[in-house]
Amino acid sequence: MAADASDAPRAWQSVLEHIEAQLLEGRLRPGDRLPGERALSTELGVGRSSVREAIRVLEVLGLIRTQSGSGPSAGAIIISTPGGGMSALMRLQVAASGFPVADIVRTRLILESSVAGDLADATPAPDLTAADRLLDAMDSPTLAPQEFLALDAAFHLALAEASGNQVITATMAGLRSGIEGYALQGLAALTDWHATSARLRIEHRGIVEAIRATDAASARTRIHDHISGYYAETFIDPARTPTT
Amino acid sequence: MAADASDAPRAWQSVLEHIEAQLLEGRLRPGDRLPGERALSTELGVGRSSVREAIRVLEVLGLIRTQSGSGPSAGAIIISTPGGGMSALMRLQVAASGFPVADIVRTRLILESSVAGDLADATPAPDLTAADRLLDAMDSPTLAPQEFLALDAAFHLALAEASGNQVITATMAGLRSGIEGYALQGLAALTDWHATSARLRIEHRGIVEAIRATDAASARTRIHDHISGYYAETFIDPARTPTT
DNA sequence: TCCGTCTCTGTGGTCTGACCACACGTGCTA
DNA sequence: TAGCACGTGTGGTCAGACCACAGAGACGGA
Repeated sequence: MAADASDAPRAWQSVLEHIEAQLLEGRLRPGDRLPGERALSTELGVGRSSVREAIRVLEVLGLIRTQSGSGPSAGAIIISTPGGGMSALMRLQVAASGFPVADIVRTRLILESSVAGDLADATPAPDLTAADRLLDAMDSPTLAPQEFLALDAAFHLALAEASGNQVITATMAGLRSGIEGYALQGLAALTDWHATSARLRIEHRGIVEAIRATDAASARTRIHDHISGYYAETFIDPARTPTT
Repeated sequence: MAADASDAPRAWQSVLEHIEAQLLEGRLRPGDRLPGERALSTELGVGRSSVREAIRVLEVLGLIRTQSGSGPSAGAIIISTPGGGMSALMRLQVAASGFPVADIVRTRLILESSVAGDLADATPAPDLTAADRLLDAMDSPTLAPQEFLALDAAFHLALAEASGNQVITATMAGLRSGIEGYALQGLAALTDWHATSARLRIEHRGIVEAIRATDAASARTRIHDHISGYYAETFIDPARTPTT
């Protein structure tokens, strides 16, 4: 549907479609190497620059990883790191004011609350060792605020990963990237970083405790309040310029 | 942040960063035109092909729209259609088995349930005329299954739009695109399309009714059952090959 | 025989220059 | 004044060239 190859299939789009078709047929799988740019160029009858534009798109979208040189690890290799593409998308859309920050925060609230509740309800108790390790790291008193925030983001991401839902994990990584700039700016709005970080640490522990206690309702509430509270504290003006 | 410009900033990345910086500074806003490719090339000291690769990325991500020719509508114009980029991302990630279909469906369940509940709770009653119109269109008995599915997707999207959250709207558009191929395949698995479509119509009406009745709990349950029921019916094997 | 070095080859990364189709503006023409 | 032809600048594409890089194999010395 839509304006993909409707009337004027551009050269790079045909390359993209060719690769997508091969992926769908299973002739290309994660770990495989794409043909060389020159080979693809002659094979599809387009210029090498058009092939490169398609390759570039795939790379930004997190589908492939390119590597110069020679050998088995060189070339364009199919990986699947959706988080990268999602991050680029969210970051740029926020920059272009296509995504209001408030909407991103709301989406985070929805997804993270759901994740926390699901983790608490999960029948085989989820593996939270990664989250625990991050919480321990955040207890270090010598952390710079930026380092703390990075660990904080990793903690939330670890919860998503523990839920096993890769779509949510990638989306949350992207959401985080989209508002990272604002989070760093908001740092300056905090009057007492020491108190704030201490509160965040306590809230984090509380979230994990609620999950371990299989108290889904509490886990949802705690993470919801945790996120909304933090943004209420840092964003002086949460009602930023809306969409155009 | 991470491996953006860590050690080897590639030429096209510098172009991307330059444009992103201009967006963040507000020197580029939606509706503006980017400098010409040749101008950007000389301005940034990179080749035109590198500029084009960056432009291509922005285009696929839904940030800009390119137009040949001359005049005020020609060139690369900044738009913000996040749905397009999200769709491409989801579609390709699914093709590369980076996103399990089951995870996409689960994410849909979470987002749509939340949207329905929020719509029911919204203090100024949300505008559901678009959704109503789509439901009316779906009552036409001459619709082909594909047409019905397209309207169905539009209906769900209309609900997201009514919620006013652009991030969720774009994400849902992407999720839908990612599983569109499977939805069309699943059509063949239906034994009685007539009965299924009739049930879907009834469920849709019920969802809207619950929203109008400001019954958030019912709205959540109805849309949750609606989606999960449909996928249970069409996907013969919902436990598809997991990751990698 | 073994091991270090050396070149050779193929990869992506980049730049340059060229041509094309297109659409708007301009200015000429009838 | 109305219509049309041309110039101009745009993105779209291609071809060719060069570079840096990394592996693979050949080569030579110990």
